[in-house]
Amino acid sequence: MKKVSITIKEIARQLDVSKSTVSRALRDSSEISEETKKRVINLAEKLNYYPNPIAISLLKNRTQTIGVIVPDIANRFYSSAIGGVEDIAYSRGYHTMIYQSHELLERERSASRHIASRRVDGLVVAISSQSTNIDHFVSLQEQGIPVVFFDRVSDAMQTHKVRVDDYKGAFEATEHLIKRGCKRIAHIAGPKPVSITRFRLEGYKDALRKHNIDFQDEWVLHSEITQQGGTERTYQLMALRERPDAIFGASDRITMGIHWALRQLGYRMPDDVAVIGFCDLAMSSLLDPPVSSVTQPSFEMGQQATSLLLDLIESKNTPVEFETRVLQSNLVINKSSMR
Amino acid sequence: MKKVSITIKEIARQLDVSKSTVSRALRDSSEISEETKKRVINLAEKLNYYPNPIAISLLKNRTQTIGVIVPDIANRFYSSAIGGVEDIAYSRGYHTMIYQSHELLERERSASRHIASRRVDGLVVAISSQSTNIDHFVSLQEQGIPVVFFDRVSDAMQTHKVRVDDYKGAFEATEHLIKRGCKRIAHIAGPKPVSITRFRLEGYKDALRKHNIDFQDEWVLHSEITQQGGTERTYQLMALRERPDAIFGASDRITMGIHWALRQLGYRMPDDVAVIGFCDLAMSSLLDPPVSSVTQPSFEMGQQATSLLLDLIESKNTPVEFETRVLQSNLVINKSSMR
DNA sequence: ACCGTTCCCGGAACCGTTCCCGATAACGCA
DNA sequence: TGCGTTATCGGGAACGGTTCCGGGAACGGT
Repeated sequence: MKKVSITIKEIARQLDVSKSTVSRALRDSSEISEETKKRVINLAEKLNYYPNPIAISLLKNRTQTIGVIVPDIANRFYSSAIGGVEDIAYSRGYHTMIYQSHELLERERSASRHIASRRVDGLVVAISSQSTNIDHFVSLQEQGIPVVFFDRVSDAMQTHKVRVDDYKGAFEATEHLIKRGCKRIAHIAGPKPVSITRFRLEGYKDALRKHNIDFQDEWVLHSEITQQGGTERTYQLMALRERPDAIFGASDRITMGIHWALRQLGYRMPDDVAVIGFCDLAMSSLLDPPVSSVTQPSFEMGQQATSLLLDLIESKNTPVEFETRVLQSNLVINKSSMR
Repeated sequence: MKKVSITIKEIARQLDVSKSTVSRALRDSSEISEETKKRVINLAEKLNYYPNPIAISLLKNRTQTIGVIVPDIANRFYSSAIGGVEDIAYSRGYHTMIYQSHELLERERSASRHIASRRVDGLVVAISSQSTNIDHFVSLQEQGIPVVFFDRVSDAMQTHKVRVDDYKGAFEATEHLIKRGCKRIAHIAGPKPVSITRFRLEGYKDALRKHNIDFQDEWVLHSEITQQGGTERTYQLMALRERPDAIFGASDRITMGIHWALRQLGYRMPDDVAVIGFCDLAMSSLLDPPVSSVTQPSFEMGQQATSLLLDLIESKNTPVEFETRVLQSNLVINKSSMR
């Protein structure tokens, strides 16, 4: 039942003009008479003509499409950020192609190759935790495909970046715990190679230092960004001879794991252990007890990154210098840390 | 810094052969001598040549890409289903283009237009709750672009469908509540136009009927698929002169809203009100009390739908008849309904 | 020695669109 | 009348591949 899609040539044939004329008429060129224009446009409408974007892409080497690579779309933070990307892209006439890296370097490379060969116009990306090497992104940039980082950024590449002030968020969260009287504050951090892991760890350490609390090596554990990782590290922490009286989780998944493990082990929050995390708000308020958290403007991050990207795409020359936008996180106090 | 991408013509020039020869050599045609093949392939590798998929698309009218439309990727059920879609698509050499309808007919239409003009090879879709009219999908099918429904299906179109046995899931959930001694069982259903809403409602009604419990009109409320919707409907239910002693929620979002509202209002689960829902497992076990739920094989649904779609795409002739696969849901009992 | 095959390869058309370069006719002006 | 200008359009190349058609050379068989 394949209906042949109708082309500019078909319109030209029916109107007995050349295809150049049709093309020009449809693009409202000044060198076509009003009457011819009208005839062409009318017929095009009648035949339900749509230009073939593939042909245009072949000619112009542009696709009006941007790519997004995130580790995992099931993660609320990223799905919300994608919402922000789509919002801006859609309003500026671009479509969005979404890729998941599943935190794997190989999938990220595969997506990059696809982007390059498909002539996607630009890329917004949160780097996979496994990607210590980002040559594939550099290569895209060298091919004239702009890349903008968000959330997980890298110093190894010169481009626009949008991230949240992780240092400050972690600092405030830790300081909050200290002010509520916690003395032995543990931190379950994310994977080591990720930039935000370092920023958050620094914030945590500096808050301790400011309040003259000794930093203890065994109270900082690294974990995958999964609930299971958070759970296992919590077991590990609570098994210590000197137990922490507070745990600060570096991501929403990890914090869910902490919460689950503590309940499993029979600890009360916040009395036995105070908990705070980088967390998705909608979810954390449903837990019992509701979890205090550092919330991040994920939707806005997607918007800003996309806006920067589209500016890069649409300006012919590379900008004099690249910008790093740092958005503020928000400290939301709930019962889990209120003692 | 735009590096020109290297083409078949460039290879032909450097090797002083025609571009037909290069094309054939790269496709390992039998009518090219082994020696020439080797020369071409070596140079192609050295120059880092990749064929331009856009040119091939223009020629073949195929893109090796499938589209997915879901209401909302932030919804765990759909993001997990997309995982299943990607899994199959990736392994069979296709890429995935993800669209969100945001439950809006207009966005669904826009995505369909994009799919048609971009020559996407096929579509996997969960219909938006607003879409009573699905002509845009019929039109795609008529243009030779196969469409497969999953989760939200429609009788108005003849095609492959993959759904879960909503009737049975709802029946079992309701019967479970009855067996735990609940007498006044309310149901917060999804939007009326959606097919699964009807199936679940029927299952609920039939379970009541089987156990000779009167069906009460005011105990069935329709809601959007949002937490807020669930919350508001719960207020409404608990405000009734004759309060329900159990609530069955039709989706995960709604059930989260129920849970939140009951806690807010000071009711204990399951003692005052038993709760069960169609729910995401990872999340429901974290709530307090953990919520009993009917879980759905979302990943597998994505896989099966995609597998059916790719079969349609790759077989030239339309199949004699279309298939509707009904997957089984799973009843997971937790504390919220154990009384 | 002649003819039919087979092996390799080049030329050109084609996919749908844009755009450069001309070409024609009408028109204005000296 | 002649010439430059303008308005309007057509022809064809180009984008990067695939594929049909055909053609030359080598080769084998009679």
